[in-house]
Amino acid sequence: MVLQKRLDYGFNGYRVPATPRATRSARKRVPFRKRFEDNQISAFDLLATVAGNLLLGKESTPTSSNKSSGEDQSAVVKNTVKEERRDGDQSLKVETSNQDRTDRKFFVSELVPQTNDLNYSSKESPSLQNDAHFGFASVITTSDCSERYDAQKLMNGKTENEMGSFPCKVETGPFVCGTSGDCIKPESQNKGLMYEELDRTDKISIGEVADTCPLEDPVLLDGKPPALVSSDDSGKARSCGDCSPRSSFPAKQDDVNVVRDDNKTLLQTGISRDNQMDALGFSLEPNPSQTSPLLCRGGSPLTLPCDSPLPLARYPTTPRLANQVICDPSPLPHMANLGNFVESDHDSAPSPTDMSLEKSTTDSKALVAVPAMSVEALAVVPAHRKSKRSEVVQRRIRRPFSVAEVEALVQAVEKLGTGRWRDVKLRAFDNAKHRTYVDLKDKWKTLVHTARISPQQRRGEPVPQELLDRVLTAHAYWSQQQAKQQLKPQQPETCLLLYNSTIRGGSTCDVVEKTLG
DNA sequence: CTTAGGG
DNA sequence: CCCTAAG
Repeated sequence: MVLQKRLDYGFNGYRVPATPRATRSARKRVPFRKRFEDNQISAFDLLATVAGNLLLGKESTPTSSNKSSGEDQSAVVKNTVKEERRDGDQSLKVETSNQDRTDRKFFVSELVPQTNDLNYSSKESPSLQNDAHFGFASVITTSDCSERYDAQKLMNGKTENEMGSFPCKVETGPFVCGTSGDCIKPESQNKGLMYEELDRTDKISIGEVADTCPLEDPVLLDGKPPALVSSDDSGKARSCGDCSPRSSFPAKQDDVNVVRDDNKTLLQTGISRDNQMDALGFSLEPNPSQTSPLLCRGGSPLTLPCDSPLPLARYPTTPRLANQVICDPSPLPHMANLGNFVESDHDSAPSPTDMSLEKSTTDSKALVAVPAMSVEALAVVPAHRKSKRSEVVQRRIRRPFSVAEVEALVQAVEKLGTGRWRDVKLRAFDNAKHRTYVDLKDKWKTLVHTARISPQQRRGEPVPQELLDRVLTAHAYWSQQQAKQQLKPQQPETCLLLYNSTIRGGSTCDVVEKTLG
C-alpha cells in the first residue's frame, strides 16, 4: 500500500477554507500532495481542521429550531483557535463559546510520527517517508473549560478516568479510514497506541469530498458528516443502537460509529477493506457524559452499523461518489454522425450508481448545508502556517475516450484546429462535463501519438484507422496552418477554404465564418 | 480563463 | 490526467 493513497483518502473528506480561486472552477484543485510534500501543509493542519470542524460543527448546532439562517448561528456561537506549543509538541486549542450552553474546549494534539508503523512504499512521494507527520492524533473535549489539558500528556498515559471530575473525553488512535467494524474502545496508553481490535474499530472516517463541492462547506451536515449519513428505505438515517449515549456505552464511553464505508472508493484509492489496518484515518469518540457528544447525541442517527456497509446508492448525499465509481467500460452507443456530438456524463459513465449520483456531484451544495459556524471552524488551522488553503482533492477517475468521443473530437478539430480547445469543447463536448478542454487537448495529443505508432503498440479500445488517419491529416494541416500564421497572419481563409473543400469535403465552418466576418 | 507543454 | 507558466 502506498502511503500516498492513504493520505489522499484519509484527508479527502475535509473542507478547507474557501479560496478566491477555488470558486473559479470545480475542477481546479489544489495539489494537496505537493503541498504536503512541500511542507506547506501538514497532517496536523488537516487533522486539526477536521477535528475542529467536527467538534465545532456539532457544537454549533443550535438547540433551537430557528437555525435556518447561518447568521443566527454565527451570532450565537463563537469560536477561537489557538495554537499552543509545549515541549516541541503542538496542540491546538479550539474554544467554542455558546451563549446558551456550556463553553467547551477542544484540543487536538500533535500527530506522532509513526512512519515505522506504516508499511508503505513511497514510490511516488519519497518525501513522505521522511516527513510523515502522520501517526496518531487525539482529540480531547471538555465540557468544563476551566481547565486545559495537554493532549500530549493524556496521550502519554492518562485516561479519561484521570481527567478529573468534569466530563471529558480522550480520543486517540491510529488513522484508519474507510474501514468498518464494530465499536472499539481506544487504548490510550501511549502515543503509539494502536487499536487492538481493528476489526472492531469505529471511526469517523475521513471520507472524500467532491471536487465540485464548495470549499467552504464544512464536513458536517447539520452536525452530521454528509458522507456518513445515509438513508434507508424508510427514509430515516440509520443509526447504530450501540451508539446511543446510554446503551452504547456499557463499559466506559460511547463509541462513535460513523463510518464512511465506500468500498469502491477504497478500491480506487488502493485501500482494501482487508488491508486497512494501517490506513490513515481519524477517530473520535463521544463522551457519554456530555449532553451533546460529538456525533452521537441522543441516539444520534449518525451512527452506522459498522459491520453493515451501505451500498453507494445509500449515500445520496455523498458528493464525491460519482467520481469514485469505477467507470463501467460499457461502450457508448455508437454515433455514426457526430456533427454536434452530444454527450453526457452518463454516457461515458453508464454506471447506474454514477448516474444517480452525478447530479449530486454537480450540485454539491445541497449535500452540505452547513451552518455558517462550521466555516469558522475551519479557522482551526493555525494562522501562521501556510496551510490555510490546504485542500484535499482526489485525482479524477480515468475515463478513457470512447470511439464516439474520438470521432467527435476529430471532427471538431478538423473544423476548428488544434489551438482552440475551448471551442472544441463547446462544440463537441459541451454536454460532457467531465471532459475539459484540457482533456480534449490531451486526448488529441495522445491521438496523434497513437496514430503515429504501430497498431501493435496501441492500447485500449482500438481507434478505427480511419479516425487516426484523419487525426494525422488534420494535425498536419493545422500544424502547417499554425506555421503559416506565424509568417503570414493575414488571409488564412484561403488555406482554410482549400482545406475544407479538398480534404474535409467542404462546407462552412466556424473558422471560415469568423475569418470572413 | 485559455493555451501549450512537460510530467 | 495532472500541473503550470504564460498570455
